[in-house]
Amino acid sequence: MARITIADVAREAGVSTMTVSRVLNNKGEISDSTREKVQQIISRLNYRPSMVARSLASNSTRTLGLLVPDIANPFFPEIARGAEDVAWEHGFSLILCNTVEDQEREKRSLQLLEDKRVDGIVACSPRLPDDELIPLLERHPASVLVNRTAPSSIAGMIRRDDAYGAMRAVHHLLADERQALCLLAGPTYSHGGKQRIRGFTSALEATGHSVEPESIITCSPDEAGGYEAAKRLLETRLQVNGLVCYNDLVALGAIQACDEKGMRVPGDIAIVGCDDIRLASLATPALTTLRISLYELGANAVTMLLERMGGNRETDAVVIKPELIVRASAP
Amino acid sequence: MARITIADVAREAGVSTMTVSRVLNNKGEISDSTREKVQQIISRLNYRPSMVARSLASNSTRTLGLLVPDIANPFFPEIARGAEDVAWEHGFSLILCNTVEDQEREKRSLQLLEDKRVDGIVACSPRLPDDELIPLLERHPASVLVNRTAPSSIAGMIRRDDAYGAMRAVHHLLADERQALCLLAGPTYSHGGKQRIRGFTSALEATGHSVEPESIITCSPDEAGGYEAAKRLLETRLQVNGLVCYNDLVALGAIQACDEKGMRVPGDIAIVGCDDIRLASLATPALTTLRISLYELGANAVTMLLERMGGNRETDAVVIKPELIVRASAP
DNA sequence: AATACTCATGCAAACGCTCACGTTACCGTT
DNA sequence: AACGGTAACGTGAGCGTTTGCATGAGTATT
Repeated sequence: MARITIADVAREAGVSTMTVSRVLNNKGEISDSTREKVQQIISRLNYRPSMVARSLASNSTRTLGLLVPDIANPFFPEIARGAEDVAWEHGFSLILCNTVEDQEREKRSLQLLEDKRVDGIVACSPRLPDDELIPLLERHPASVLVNRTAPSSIAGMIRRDDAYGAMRAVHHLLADERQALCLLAGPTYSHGGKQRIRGFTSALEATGHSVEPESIITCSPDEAGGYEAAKRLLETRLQVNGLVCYNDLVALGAIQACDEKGMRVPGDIAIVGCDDIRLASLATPALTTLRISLYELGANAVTMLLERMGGNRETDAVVIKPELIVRASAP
Repeated sequence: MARITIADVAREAGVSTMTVSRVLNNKGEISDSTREKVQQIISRLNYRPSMVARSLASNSTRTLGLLVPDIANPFFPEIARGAEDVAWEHGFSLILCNTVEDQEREKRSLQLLEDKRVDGIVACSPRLPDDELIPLLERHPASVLVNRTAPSSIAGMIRRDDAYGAMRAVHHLLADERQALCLLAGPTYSHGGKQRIRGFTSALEATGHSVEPESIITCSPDEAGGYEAAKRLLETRLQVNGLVCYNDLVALGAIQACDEKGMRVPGDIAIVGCDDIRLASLATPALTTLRISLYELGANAVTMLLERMGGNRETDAVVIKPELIVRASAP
């Protein structure tokens, strides 16, 4: 399959490659007649310019990298969709990398994206420690982090206000006369987890409640994690009647554990999740949860990235306040 | 940010660029001493070869295209994950394109991938008619279609055996003494839908049942579609007691419609879905459904693509028989 | 009629690699 | 001593674009 090149077009049209290049990019002055002639040849020959040659010459690939822990995790597809839509509108495409929660693969992915000379990257919840992440990011023209902080000269940031979310959940539970609250805080390494602890603690203390360390439990961010953590919790502290969870999956796991322990949700214990994934509304009981539009999160991340690529590093942090969706699990 | 090039490395190491290239690619003969010296310089300078230059010279991008209707649709993330894992193992990366069910965007995406000179593409359920799709695919070095047929010289194919699935569902329902069966067949344009009609019809006829045209209803492939189709159905044919659905979302919509009409699932009517998306097991009642491993579907698609890229067009079609997962909605 | 411009176009050098050859230096053979 | 062979490297061209600068043909100005 010998591909048609710009030279073929030029020869056929009896002009120089330069002229063809100009009509391709609408640059410089060109007479209407030659422009039309060239365009005709282009479509007759079915010529498509090579972006790889173009990239080499122009030093820009019009490609972005999207790093996610796992696209199969229900949190990320919507983000990816939002990101791709905005990228598409601006003529960029997206390389998708799953880090599968593996630091080594995350590092390799970042390097791969550098090798491919992407024009910028959006990294969702990177797991690498700062001293590894920052140097890697610095080698990219621009980057935006989702749910993770970095110096604004290095990367933009966009995240959910998890502290606010936890606070909101606590107030909601307190208003329902629930006093014995616990937090399933997610993994220790999670930035969002720490935020939730902050919000949870300060909301309780501000309302005159004391918070014991045992009421905050770490867990893996999935159903299994929620199940086990809740089980442990119910075996030690039977008086708990309100539970704030790291995310919806954790909440679902917790519900299952409660079922098994014979505790009714929300009768004996109210449960609040986070994310509002699809099945939050379809589970039994339907999950009260904190939500933000993940589509917009992804879309905003890319918008911000494009800004930064354009040299504008003004808006360096966007924080989105989640909305509390009240359903059966915590009325 | 002036990037380090292979020439910089060569100069610093006192060798030619060719030699550096050789150690980079483990090609040709090189003495251990110079290899080591070069490698040292490379890591000291933090040199990373430009894949875009490499691609231009070697005529291979080590990049694949993944076309999906919508990554936010729960059907596709798992496929994407499987695809990316296999690609990653073989040193390829993936460009993700959402066609958003839009033919024009699908066409543009295919062209974009051509412009980027990807080494191959996996296209999930393309919507373009054959006379548009085929020429577009022909311009790619290799391609694999998911849930869509094409001449094996053009593209490999991998799909679920939907006819078998529908047949399996029918037999399951018949075994439960359900005789009045209907099919919510999905969109008219869907290849899978037609397969289901075939399987549904032939399974019934083979067991001596007649199938009237009204018992097969088309619908959009989502909850709204299932809801409306089921509602229409229940208003006209009250004697139906078994429902085979295009997918799980349709089934969930149908369940909702049944609820509203006061029909108990599975008491009055049994419902079978397809896909086994996450919420199938968590809905109430839990959904009996047909499943295949989407992860493997994606993984196999890329494996097949790599085969084809290697010139091997032998295995041109893989058909996966779904497994019936029996849950509450159709015991 | 000469000058100064503008407009349209071409030339050649980059961009950072790979690939097909060519070239050394060194060794063993006869 | 002349030759051939081979391991270890270098040369130069090419991949398909873009970019800076130069060129030439008209047109308007004086």
